[in-house]
Amino acid sequence: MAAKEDHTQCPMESILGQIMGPWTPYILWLLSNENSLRFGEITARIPGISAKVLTDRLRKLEASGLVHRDYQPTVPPTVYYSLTERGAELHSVLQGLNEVAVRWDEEDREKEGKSEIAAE
Amino acid sequence: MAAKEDHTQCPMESILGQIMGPWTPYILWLLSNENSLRFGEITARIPGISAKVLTDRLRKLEASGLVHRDYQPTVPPTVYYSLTERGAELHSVLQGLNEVAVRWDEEDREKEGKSEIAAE
DNA sequence: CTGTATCCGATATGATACTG
DNA sequence: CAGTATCATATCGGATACAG
Repeated sequence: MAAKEDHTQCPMESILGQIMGPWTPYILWLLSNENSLRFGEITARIPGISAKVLTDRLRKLEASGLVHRDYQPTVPPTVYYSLTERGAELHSVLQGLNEVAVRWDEEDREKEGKSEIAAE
Repeated sequence: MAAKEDHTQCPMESILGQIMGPWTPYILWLLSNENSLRFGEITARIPGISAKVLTDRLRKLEASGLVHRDYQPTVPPTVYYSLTERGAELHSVLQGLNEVAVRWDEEDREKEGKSEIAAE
């Protein structure tokens, strides 16, 4: 806790810290496309993630006000997760980031294709 | 290494993974404002960072093609770091992120101010 | 000046098992 | 179904000492 006191001056740091868990962007992406997903559905769409980590990410996103948790005390319990307005705002920004990422990816692919044939 | 193979499907993940070291956004911010900085100057502008971490961040940014390293084999050695074009592109995106962060910050501040007087 | 090498401690992730 | 608890492991960040 005491180690991260200086570089939070930059607002980007704090927000990035909130969305940058290993699968956090991926989760946000899913929720923005599916509108609403249950815990198990998210788990199924993210092969390899453990319940512990997913819960952790979801809790932090909830605490940040990016995700809404709709708990239905039925039997068995049913929980729906969806983006809040803030979560949606973030998504638009992430899309901008996504575009840049894709563009770079294409540029790199060009270079690779021209000078290299078998990379594997 | 083997743990991060699935969620990189999302291009955002890979790019965020490259810029998300503890002080990475801060470093990019500095370089975008100062145009060119030496190793020691960056160290001085980021109190608390260790040479090891700074080197690590710089190396990764360099490997990602976001930062250019200009090494002058003088005595003593002089090294200048500056943003590449990609680094500049990223900065514009980060500014968008920054705006959102600032806006949220203000909104939160409003709420706090209305219901709370002394938080510290 | 600009790093690299090492050791250490904190944190986060993953797997598994168990509960309401 | 939706988590929580616990343990083991891996990685990361921090400090210090040393090198080109």
